[in-house]
This record gives sequence, structure tokens and C-alpha cells, in this order.
Amino acid sequence: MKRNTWQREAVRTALTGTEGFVSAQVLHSHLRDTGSSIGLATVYRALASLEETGEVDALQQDGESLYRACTQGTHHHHLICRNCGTTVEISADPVEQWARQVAAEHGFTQANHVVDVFGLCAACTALAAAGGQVAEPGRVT
Amino acid sequence: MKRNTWQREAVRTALTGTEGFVSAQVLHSHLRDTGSSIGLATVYRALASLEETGEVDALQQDGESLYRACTQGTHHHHLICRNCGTTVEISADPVEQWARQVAAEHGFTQANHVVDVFGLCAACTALAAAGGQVAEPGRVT
DNA sequence: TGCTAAACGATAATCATTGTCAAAAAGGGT
DNA sequence: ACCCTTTTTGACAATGATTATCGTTTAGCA
Repeated sequence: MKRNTWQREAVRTALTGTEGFVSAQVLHSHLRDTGSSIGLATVYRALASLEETGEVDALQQDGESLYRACTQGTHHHHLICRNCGTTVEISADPVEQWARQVAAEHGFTQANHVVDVFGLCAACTALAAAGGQVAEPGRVT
Repeated sequence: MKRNTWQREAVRTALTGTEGFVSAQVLHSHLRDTGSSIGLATVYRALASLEETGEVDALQQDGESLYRACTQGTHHHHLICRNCGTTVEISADPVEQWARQVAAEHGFTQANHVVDVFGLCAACTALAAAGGQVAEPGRVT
């Protein structure tokens, strides 16, 4: 059976306490920085497991996977700041319908879709306008 | 200045002669199989360069980048068979507008988006129904 | 034809992710 | 509370795609 370990709980908690999407590596660093002795492989395993159960969302950027705790239990998409990682969960019913229809029109079955919107959030837009530097993605907010 | 080499041309040609999305590694194998002496690093460089100029589209799947020659010069999206890689280029004006609007509503600027629909094409759907096996992605069609 | 900077190719290096395996510990039964 | 079985962990090795390095080749032009 599936067991409850403090490690899995620590990953869940750390992810919930994070505003935007983070990489497994960054999440692991943060856990270590806060005194946890959790291993890197375990973080990867926990994230994969949590993704399977639908407790966290994942997306791929620049060839690395980023994770975030879901606040909505239902299917949704994301509006992500490519500077600070701040994320807004958005529902997109028209897009869902469009995707289904396009797939059907071309005889495709078992359709799913990847829909993400990236941009600069209001704060980072102001920052950039003030001449501020853009930081690397994957950072914690 | 930018130079025209037979290597870059070979990559462009090989990609044009391919139906679906392919990985750099697979494309390289095919070029070698057809007698070319092109190097792997060069294939990567050519693909990156072609993507920059907008001549080819790229998407990320399972942590690897896949490439395909664009037939439309304008912005568009893809409907991709996750079994055989067959791809249909689709325009999605309603989605473009939706993305722009959602970004603006939340104060995001410089918005772009990732929109891809995956599924099983008609042929592969029939194949699967007949008990056929699904092959791995990244293969050439 | 000769020059020079861009492009190439072989290979080493990088980096995220996954596999391995002995040691630790969760859950249930006694 | 203790033991037993099985899952999970953690340190580290292995993998696999992509990128950097660097000496050699070559496209484009005088």
C-alpha cells in the first residue's frame, strides 16, 4: 500500500508555500536550506507521485520540469510570469471546446492539450521598465 | 555574415521530407543513414538556427525537443498524433484572442503562449482498436 | 588564388533526471 | 510494545539529451 512519510509531506508543504512554479532541484535546495535532510531523488519521486494523483501541476520549460501546487481541483491552465514565476490559474472553457472540436474535425481521438500563457506580470513589467534586470526562471518567489 | 553550407541545407531538406516532428538525434541518424557525414553538433546548431529564423517549429515532449518544417509562414499551432507523429497545422484565432485577453486582464505584458493538441490520428486509432501496439514517439513517419 | 571569419566535427563536459541497492521505517498483525 | 514484510529512502552511479571546446575546414569576397 502507499505509505505516508514525512518526506512526501515535506515536499507537499514546501510546494504549497511557494507562489510560482519551481524545479525539483530548487525545491530540494530550499528544503535543505530549511534544515531538512531529504534526498534529491526522493524529491523527484515525491513530485512524480504528487503529479500522478493530480495534487500538483507540472509544465516543461527550457527542458526542465517545473511544479506547482494546485489550488483548483478541476482542469485548468496557467498564466505564468516568465521572470518571477508568479502564476495565475485560469479556466479556459472556450479553449477546451476548441481543442475538442479541432481534434474531432481531423479524426483524432483521445485528445488532450497543452495550453500555457507566459508573460511579464505587472510587477515585473514595472521592474523591467525601471531598468531592472530579469532574473532566471525556476527561482522561488 | 551568415553562410550557406551544404550541412544547413541538408538539415532543411531532411526536415522538409519528414511528415511529423522529429528529434535532433533521429534526424541526425537519418542523415547518416542516407550517406551524409554531417556531425551531430552541426544538426543541433542548424536546427537552433532554423528555429530562430522561423523556418521550423519546435516543441518539447518528454524533455526532448522535436522539430518540424513549417509550411505556413504565419503563426499557427499543431495537432499531433502522439503515436506516429503525424502533424496537422491549425490556426486558432479564437485562442490567440483569448490568450491576449487573459494576459491583459491580469496585467501581464509581452505575452506569448504554448498551445498544442495531442491525440491519436485516425489511422493510429484504427490500429489501436485492432490491437496494434503503439510505437514510441520521436520516430519518423 | 588568398584571406579571414564563420561553420564544422569529434569529443569532452554539463545538467537534469532516473536506476541501483543496502539501510531505514511505515503499517499491520501478534 | 514488538516483530515482520514491504515500501521508501538516500547516496551515488548511470543515462541521455544538449552544449562547450578547439583545432580544422571552408564559404564569401577581394
